[in-house]
Amino acid sequence: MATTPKPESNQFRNDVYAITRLIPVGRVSSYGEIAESIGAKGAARRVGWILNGSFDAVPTVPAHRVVNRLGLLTGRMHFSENMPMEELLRSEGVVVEKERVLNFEAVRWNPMVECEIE
DNA sequence: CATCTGACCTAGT
DNA sequence: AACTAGGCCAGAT
Repeated sequence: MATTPKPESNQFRNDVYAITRLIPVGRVSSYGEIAESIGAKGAARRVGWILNGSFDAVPTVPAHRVVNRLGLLTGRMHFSENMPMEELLRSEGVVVEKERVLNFEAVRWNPMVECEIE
């Protein structure tokens, strides 16, 4: 039942989840790039909000691989205390130092460039 | 119903 | 170069 999902929002959310799940292990992406890749340039904020509901999404969405443009783990406060973003990223081979991803440019993953989604 | 905030980014001054 | 303002849109108060 239902749920009366709003088609547009649902679409947007679906795209965000899809892109986020496409991020390879050991790589990270940024909200703005994801937003832009789904055709919502400037809607980076929405992406963050959508990812906030990604915890309930199935399969699991690697939201920890999504950071802001500066490589800062801005969303770390929203993760479980038992599973902090830094820990998850480190376990995947990403070096994190104080809320920031080192070599961010190197581990950065562009949805449109790498996957050419259009 | 009005107002503000929010896992952000770009552009203008 | 630093700061301000605007944009995106939906949830929360």
